[in-house]
Amino acid sequence: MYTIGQVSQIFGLPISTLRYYDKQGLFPNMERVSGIRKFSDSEMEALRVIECLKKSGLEIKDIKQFMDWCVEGASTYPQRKALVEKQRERLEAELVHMNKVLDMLKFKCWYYEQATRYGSEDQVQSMIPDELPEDVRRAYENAHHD
Amino acid sequence: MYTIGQVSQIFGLPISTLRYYDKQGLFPNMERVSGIRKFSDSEMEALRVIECLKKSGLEIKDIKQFMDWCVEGASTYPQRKALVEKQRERLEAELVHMNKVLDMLKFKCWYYEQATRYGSEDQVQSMIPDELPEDVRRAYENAHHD
DNA sequence: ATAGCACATAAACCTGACTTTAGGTCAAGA
DNA sequence: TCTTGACCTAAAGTCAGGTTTATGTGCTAT
Repeated sequence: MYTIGQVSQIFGLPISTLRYYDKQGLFPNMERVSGIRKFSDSEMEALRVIECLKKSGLEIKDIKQFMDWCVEGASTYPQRKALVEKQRERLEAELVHMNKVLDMLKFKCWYYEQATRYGSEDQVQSMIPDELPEDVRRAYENAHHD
Repeated sequence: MYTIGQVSQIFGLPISTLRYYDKQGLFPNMERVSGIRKFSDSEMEALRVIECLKKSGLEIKDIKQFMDWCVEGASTYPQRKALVEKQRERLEAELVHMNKVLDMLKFKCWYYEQATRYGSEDQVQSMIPDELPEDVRRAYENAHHD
């Protein structure tokens, strides 16, 4: 059992955020001892799930929906499964996109390295795309495709 | 040369967003013909860079800084290089984190699949972590490490 | 000529996710 | 006793990143 201050330390989240999550109904089963919140292992796991669902692009109100399904019991396994699968697909697509963005940044890193070396972009501009080094060209094309 | 409506189509962004970006100074060199914005190849590339820097976690005002450096010329190559390198590092770290999140979602997918099959979580709970199938265990541990 | 469409502006509005503020309870140590 | 620190609440405030609204301009097809 942890106090809100301890949980704040452990997760690196402000106390105000934890209280905000609680107010939004993200810890539906949290115990209180004379008003004081008690975070059990179950709330700690909930918090891990919250951070995960947030990162996957879900809004707070949808995370609440998920937590409510958890309270409802076994009858909501299908909904919960559908939700995590949707988020998984979303995130997989997102990762593909992120890799394109990363390739753009890799290309720009190289670009400004050359520009700095030669004091001008003209040289490097004239190389695009056919005379680029192989790996840079692949990054450039992945970033500019679609 | 493109009109704002065409650019909106091409990038799938609302016209209002393009005007908002312009107002924030993200197209410092954009031409106008009797008040009408003309997006040239240079603005199209700028827009690609904007989307990329946004995805890498930069705020609009920092993207404006970058665009201002572009206007300033060759003397700002080092700053621009430093910025894209920082964002590249940020994004690489982010991708590592995202992969952990993805593993959590993969685990939860499997978890709710089992729970749905057996009508209860008890079975699957008792398997954590040592009796999990190899790939599921790897996902579980990657997600719960750190 | 007039209706409709694509463009323009300034300013107000909206949303999500917090954070801050102002006030209060309670237990422990000096 | 009294002050400090950790907890509590409700309500107001903040911020980024847009979006909407109200109003106007100028071309073109009927």
